[in-house]
Amino acid sequence: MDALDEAILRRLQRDGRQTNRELADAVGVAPSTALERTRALRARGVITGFHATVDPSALGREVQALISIRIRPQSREAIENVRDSMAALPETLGVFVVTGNEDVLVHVAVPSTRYLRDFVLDRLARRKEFVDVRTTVVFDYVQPREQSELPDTTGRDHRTSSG
Amino acid sequence: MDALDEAILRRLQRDGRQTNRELADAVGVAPSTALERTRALRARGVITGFHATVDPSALGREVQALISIRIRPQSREAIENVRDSMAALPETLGVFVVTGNEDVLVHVAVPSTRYLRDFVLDRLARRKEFVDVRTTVVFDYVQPREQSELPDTTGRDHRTSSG
DNA sequence: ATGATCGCCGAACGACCTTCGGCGGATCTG
DNA sequence: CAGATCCGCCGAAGGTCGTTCGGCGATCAT
Repeated sequence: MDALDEAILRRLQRDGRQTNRELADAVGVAPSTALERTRALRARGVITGFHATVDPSALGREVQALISIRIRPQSREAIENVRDSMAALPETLGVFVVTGNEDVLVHVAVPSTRYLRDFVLDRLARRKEFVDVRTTVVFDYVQPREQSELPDTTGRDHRTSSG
Repeated sequence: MDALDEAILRRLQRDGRQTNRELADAVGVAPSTALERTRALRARGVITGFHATVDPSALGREVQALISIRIRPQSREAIENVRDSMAALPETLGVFVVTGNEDVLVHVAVPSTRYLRDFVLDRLARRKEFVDVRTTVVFDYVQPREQSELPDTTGRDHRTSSG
């Protein structure tokens, strides 16, 4: 992960479909070099894939929500099962498994508040392992696509309170 | 949005870098047709872009968290400002503007819990418009990439309780 | 039945991806 | 310090691909 890798990563996150030549010109190396670096990033698992991003509202899904779910029993199997079954639903944009009062947070996009009501009441609240389901409407969701290595914090005070 | 559009959308979400010929073969049309459909999906705003997906842990960011923030004054300007400034941080994966007790939820990925502590205490808790900041650790985050039109619900009972 | 319209197809051209051998700088060793 | 080794970058060439454009068939309205 040197400066060249970072530059390539940043550009591929912004536009994953630019030609390898554009990419090479932009970062200042030969196309063959850019290609090799990009492949290495994939092979190392830094880049996990290239995906088209879809606007839910362009598909008639104008309402987004975060649904907090408390699961009992709080076993690994139960939670992983919920995570996977939620992720498999067409309404789901993302699933968080979290600490705290709730166990799972599900981010969904649906056509309307009525659809949301039916979705929550008919398909979630009925599940017996869900002892609590709370729904929060999402007004806005933005996803910056600029992940890179964090600035080095060496020299800052990173001692723990116990140290 | 017919069946062909849906098939193309599904495939481009799974792999946004497959060749147009592969895509055309997979959905059963000529390359020129697949190209035209794909461009139309972009022009209509259904596809907003193509992006490389990066694994935060491959960049040394092993800890993810959701940070709930309560903002005062609860004005549009204050909230939009927080949303945008949070989205601009390199630690941020996503920002939700939500209803409920909290106003904004920030999804972050950081190298360690110590880094998380410093991030929250030094850079968030100090902001005067943040009257409450709560941090939840994210054990797992999965993002299904299969957005498409929802199954038609015509015929189901979608009357409101007032109707 | 007839005309128009829309979408799909297939070939051709230009650009691109990909490979491979070689070169230069950096590192290690004696 | 000198020599050898290694790693990464480069540049050309061949095969593949993206892109365009004219034409055809189906569908729909008149």
